[in-house]
Amino acid sequence: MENTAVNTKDKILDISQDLIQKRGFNAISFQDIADLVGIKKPSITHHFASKEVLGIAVVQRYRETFATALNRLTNDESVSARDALNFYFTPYQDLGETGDKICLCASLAGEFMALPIDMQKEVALFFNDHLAWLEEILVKGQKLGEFNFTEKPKDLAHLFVDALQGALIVQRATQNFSQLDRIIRTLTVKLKS
Amino acid sequence: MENTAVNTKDKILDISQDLIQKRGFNAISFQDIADLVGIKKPSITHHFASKEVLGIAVVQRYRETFATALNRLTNDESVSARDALNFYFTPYQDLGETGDKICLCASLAGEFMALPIDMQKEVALFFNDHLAWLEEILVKGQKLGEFNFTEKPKDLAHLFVDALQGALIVQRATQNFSQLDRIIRTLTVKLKS
DNA sequence: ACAAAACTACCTAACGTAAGGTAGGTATTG
DNA sequence: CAATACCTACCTTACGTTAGGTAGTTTTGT
Repeated sequence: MENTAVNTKDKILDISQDLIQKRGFNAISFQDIADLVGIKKPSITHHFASKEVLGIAVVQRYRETFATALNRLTNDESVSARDALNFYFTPYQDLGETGDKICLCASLAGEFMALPIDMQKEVALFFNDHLAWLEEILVKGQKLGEFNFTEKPKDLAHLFVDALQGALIVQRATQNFSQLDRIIRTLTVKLKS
Repeated sequence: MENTAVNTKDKILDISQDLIQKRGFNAISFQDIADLVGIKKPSITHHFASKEVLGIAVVQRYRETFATALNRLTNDESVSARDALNFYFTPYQDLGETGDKICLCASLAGEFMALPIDMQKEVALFFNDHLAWLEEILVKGQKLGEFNFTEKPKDLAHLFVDALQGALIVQRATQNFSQLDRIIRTLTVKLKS
C-alpha cells in the first residue's frame, strides 16, 4: 500500500502521509517532502496548489481507503464478525511495528485546533466511520452468537477506537512496544462467547 | 491551577501549556504566547532561553503537578482505591468540558518525533508515572475487595490510560462530547465488586 | 545612611533562516 | 504543438534568537 507509487503525485501523497504520521502536519514542510520524493520544492505546488490542499488529499485518501476496506468486510457474507474484527486490528498492528508511526488521523487529531477546517472535517469523518463500523460488527457478532458481551455495542465501539488510538500514541512515547498487543488482547477477551 | 499566576514567568508557563493543549507545540510561536501574556516577543527569552527550554519547563511542571497529586492519594490511608480512581478521572473530565483541549502529554505525544529529545523524555515519564500509579491503585483495590476484575492489573492500567487519552482526542475531533463520560462509565463498570 | 554597583524585567531593532507560494522558463512526451 | 512535469529564481512573511538599551529595584561597601 505504500512506497509502491509509480507517479510523482502518488509519491508525494505517500511520503506526506508517512511524514505526518511520524511528525504531524505542522512540523513538516514542502522542503522535507520534496527532498524525499526527489524533486524540488516548488514542483509540489504543480501537483497540489497549497499545503492545505495536499493535507486534505492525504486525509481524504486515507479515510476512503479504510472506508472501502471496511465496507468490503461488512458486505461479504462469508466473513465472520470475529474475522472482520481481527482484520480491523491489522493496520494498528502494522503501525505499532514501525515504532515511530501512529494513525494519520490520531496525529492530526492531536493538533486538531491548528488544522484547516476542511482537514478537521475529514478527520472527524474518519473517526465516525470507524465508530459506526465497529458498532455494526459488534451488533452482528452478538446476534450471530460469535460475541458475548454485556456492554452496549456503541460503548464498546468507543472503547475500541479510543483504546487502540491511545495505545499507539502512548506506546510510541514510552517505547514499550508490547502495549498495543496487550490492549488488543484485553479488548478481545471481553468478547468471549 | 491556571490563570491565577501572579508573576510573568508563571503566566508564560500557563499560557504556553494552554496553547499546546489546544494546538500542539510546533504550531505555536513566541508571538502567540507574548500577545496573550501582554509582553513583547523577545521578553520571553529573558525568562526562558529558548523555545525548547520553555517546552521542557511546561511538561516538567505538568508531570510534577500530577505526580505530587497522585502520590498524595496513594500515601493517604483514608482515601479508598475507588475514591482515588474517581479523583484520577476529574482532570480528564475537566479537559473534556473545555471542548478544545486535550492532555498536554497526549498533544505532545501526537507530534512526538518532531519534539526535542528532552521533551520526549518528560512525556515518556508522564505516561509511565500514570501507568504505574493506576496499576498500584488497581492492585490495592482488588486486595481490599473494593474492585473485582479478572484482568491483570497491568493490562487494565494500560487500558485506562490509552482509552482516556484516546477518548479526549477523538471526542474533540468528532465534537461528540459524551464520549469521555461514556468511556469512564464503560471502564469503571468492569471493576464492579 | 546613602551612594555605587548589580540585578531584574522589560523594551526596540534587527538578524539569519526557513516557511509557503509565485513567475516564468525548459525539457519531455503523446 | 500542446499539455505535462519539472526546473531556477525569487518574493513575502514569519520564525526563533540576539544585541543593546532603559527604567526600576535590590544589594553592597563604607
